[in-house]
Amino acid sequence: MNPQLKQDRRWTRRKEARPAELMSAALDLFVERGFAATRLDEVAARAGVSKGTLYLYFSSKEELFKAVIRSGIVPLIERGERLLDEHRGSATELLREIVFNWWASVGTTKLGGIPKLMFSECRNFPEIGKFYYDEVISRGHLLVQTVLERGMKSGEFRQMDANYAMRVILAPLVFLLLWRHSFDFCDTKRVDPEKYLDQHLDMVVHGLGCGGRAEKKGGSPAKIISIEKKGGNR
Amino acid sequence: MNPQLKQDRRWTRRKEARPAELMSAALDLFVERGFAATRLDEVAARAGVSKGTLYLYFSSKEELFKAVIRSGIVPLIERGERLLDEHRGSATELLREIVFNWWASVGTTKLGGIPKLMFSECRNFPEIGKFYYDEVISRGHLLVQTVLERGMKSGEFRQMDANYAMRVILAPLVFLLLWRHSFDFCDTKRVDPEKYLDQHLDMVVHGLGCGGRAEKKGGSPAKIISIEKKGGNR
DNA sequence: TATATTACTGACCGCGCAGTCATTTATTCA
DNA sequence: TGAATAAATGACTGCGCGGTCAGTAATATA
Repeated sequence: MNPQLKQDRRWTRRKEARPAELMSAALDLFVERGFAATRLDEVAARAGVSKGTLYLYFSSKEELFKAVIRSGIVPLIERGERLLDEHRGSATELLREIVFNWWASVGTTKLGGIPKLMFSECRNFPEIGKFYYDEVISRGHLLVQTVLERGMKSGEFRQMDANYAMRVILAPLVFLLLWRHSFDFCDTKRVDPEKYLDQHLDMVVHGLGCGGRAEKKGGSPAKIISIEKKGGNR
Repeated sequence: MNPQLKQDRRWTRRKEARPAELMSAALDLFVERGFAATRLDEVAARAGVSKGTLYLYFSSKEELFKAVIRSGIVPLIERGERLLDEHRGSATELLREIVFNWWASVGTTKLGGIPKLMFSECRNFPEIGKFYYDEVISRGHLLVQTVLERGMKSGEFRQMDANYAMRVILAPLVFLLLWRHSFDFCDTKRVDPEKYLDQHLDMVVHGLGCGGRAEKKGGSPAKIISIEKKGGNR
């Protein structure tokens, strides 16, 4: 990275930039190979430093892992929370917005690898798992659950257990991420994320709606085309 | 395991039983700690033999892994396929049956750990990943997709892309397993699997149904109580 | 009971990697 | 310019674990 702006020095001091560069390199490799299979020599090499330097900024492999998770993911959840606060409009709309926002900022970036990483490693590093649960998962859960409750109160959605509904709705979203970072490579029919999300939201809106009639809303790249009562032969 | 039926011999010959015992021990530990973190000494110890014996039956750690996956999971998918062939009745019913059957034979047994294991490791062992994809995932996909197509043809379900619908429906099921083998331990509100599955199937039936009216069917522990048109204030 | 066979053992080896530290090189300051 | 400081290096170490194999103890055979 950044090979000698100043001619031929073997290295330069960059105390400020190192941690971020190391974490970025670490995220790449953790996501690519998993925690155990990632060598610190490689992380250092990718960040353009030696392993010794890595230990100047992180006291162990596990600390590096923690730092990667912390810095990568926490800002995102905060953004979602802001969205909830500021939104005026239907719950359905808000749900769509959160989903497509999340996909844009997590799904399509390398941050998308973190959930897979966390699912794989949280049992081996319970402390980090707990941290992730508290700072990300439970807050994400609350976020979506609140949207559902809002929609139920307004009559937009039918009455149901908001906690379980939230879980069932969130599952396919997270699952999409996990899939893309695991089996996607051998999936013969590649999944088109947009189409998948559309299909999901379509079913959710049908499944949540009162009286089974989904309200149509523009805005997101998704189109809700419900083909109710049509080719039904019987 | 089986400590001296015959008095005080240091060990007995049990050529036939060893592989199964070793695989069982390996599954336990792989599921508990992941592939990388599992020590072959421990696997052997849990199976009541020495590490040398393990290598009499499996030529490497990776071969052991393969064997565990193969023997554990393939029989299950075959059972599902039989169910599809033999079933007479509505697609909704069949779907419920498959789901609750699957939960009973996979979700509640230690086999339930395999998906988590595979998601975690399939990138590190592409060969095994491919095997699992071909022998389990793609067959499971086809299974569910066929049910959906059947329901669409009969007019029970509305028209939609069966492949994507299948994925969206399957996701929360697999996700439930992954969850229980990862973050469940730090989930403050423990998830009740039955309730979760009910909620999911409820939403699926609403989301699939033509004209938004779900047909009620007895049979499974789940009750479809659609509270359509009720507390809607607005 | 003696001999042959083979399932099983456990001490051992070597490699690969997390983590260390004495040394070198860049930067700062007088 | 050179002395002081701090950033970065890379050779080194210890050890944990996958994998080996010469030896041992249980069974089969005669």
